[in-house]
Amino acid sequence: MPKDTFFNLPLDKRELITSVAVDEFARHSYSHASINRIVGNSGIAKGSFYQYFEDKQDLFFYILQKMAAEKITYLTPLIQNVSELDFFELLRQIHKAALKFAMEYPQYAAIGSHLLKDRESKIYRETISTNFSGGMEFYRALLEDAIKRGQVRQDIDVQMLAYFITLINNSMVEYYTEYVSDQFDETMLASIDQFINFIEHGLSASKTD
Amino acid sequence: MPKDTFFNLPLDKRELITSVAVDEFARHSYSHASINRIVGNSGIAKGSFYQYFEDKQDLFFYILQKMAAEKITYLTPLIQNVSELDFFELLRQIHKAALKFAMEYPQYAAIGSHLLKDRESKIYRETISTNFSGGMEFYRALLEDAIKRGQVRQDIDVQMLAYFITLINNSMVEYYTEYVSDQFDETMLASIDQFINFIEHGLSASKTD
DNA sequence: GCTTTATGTGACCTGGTGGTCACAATTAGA
DNA sequence: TCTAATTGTGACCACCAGGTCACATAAAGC
Repeated sequence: MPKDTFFNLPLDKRELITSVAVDEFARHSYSHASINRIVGNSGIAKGSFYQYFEDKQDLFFYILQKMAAEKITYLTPLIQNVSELDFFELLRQIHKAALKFAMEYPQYAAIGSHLLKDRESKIYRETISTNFSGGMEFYRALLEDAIKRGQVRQDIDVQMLAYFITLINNSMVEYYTEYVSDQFDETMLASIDQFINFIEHGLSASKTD
Repeated sequence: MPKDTFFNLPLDKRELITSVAVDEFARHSYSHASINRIVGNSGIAKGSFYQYFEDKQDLFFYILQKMAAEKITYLTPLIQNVSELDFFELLRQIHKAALKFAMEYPQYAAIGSHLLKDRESKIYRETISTNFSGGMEFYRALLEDAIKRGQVRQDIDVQMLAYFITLINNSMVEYYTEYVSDQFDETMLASIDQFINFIEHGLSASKTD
């Protein structure tokens, strides 16, 4: 947690520091992000920084926390009727919402992306390992439920599929920004439909609907 | 390319340095790998290192090249009858071979894994960008061919699927070593079958075979 | 044996990192 | 207004990175 000194700061200064830091962690992974650049771009002294934050990790966790909070408030209304929806329709909603968030807050998406790649670093273990496993557990529960409801075949390896769905969900953003578009538009919606359709029916030509 | 001095070295010394370097790049990404650790673990002087290699990148590329060569000689006989096989059977063969290689050469697998995550770094651009796009292009061609042959439905986004197949192919190793086993065994073969079956038919319960 | 060429070596350089600290400036309280 | 507490500051620290270089050692040619 940042020190009191930080929260006593005038709002605009606090927001400046925060946004500069977000930018830094979006451009560079945790280990490559530089406190020197952050203080430089914020126009504050190095010493001041350490009056606001305990250390680099303190700042990083603060931003992650802020990011998680904003994502939750953003996503919650977009994902409706979780229990009522068909599994594949729900999956569609989730991917749509996640992509929309990523397009609207590309810096947050970048931070998340770095974090996923930084695995096996200490930082990862102390933060996202929980969340990623959490994500996996979420899809795992979803899959098991869908199997019970007869929407998903019961002969699949739930854990493996949960892993890949989590993975792909996280990689979608990169795919879109790299190959398709960096705006949330009709094309993107169509691609999501395509993708969910693949998850549902596979690639095989033999039994297409 | 390493300097002549390196190739004039007695074989055992050359192999020692190489294996220490492979180990270092397996443990750490390119930017985090340390020349100091390499020379330390090899028992050679820093100055000697720079008589063998131009710089860090020179060593890294040398190892990548060695790795690629070994992978090719390893995989080639394992993937047979490329043009004759059914698309999904071919995919199965590829995944099987790739996994087997990764299990047999876990350090190479780790290096590759770091590299994929290091994207947008200079190193990535100058090395794997070719190979990854190459990988994508490979699957893309495979998919298009399979569509022509009527094995894969024609209403899919080839590029997107090629991207995800490449991605998943590269992530499989991590999944297995993390959640299943670090030996190539029957369980693994079964999982591969499961996975290919998913790619082929999807998750839907409605039209299972 | 002597000379020249090829190797080996580690102190040293520059430049970066995260983090500290004695001190200056400001603000708050009385 | 004088004092005490809070906040701002940048030189500085220890450490590590990749890379260099003058010099020591060894091998090769004659």
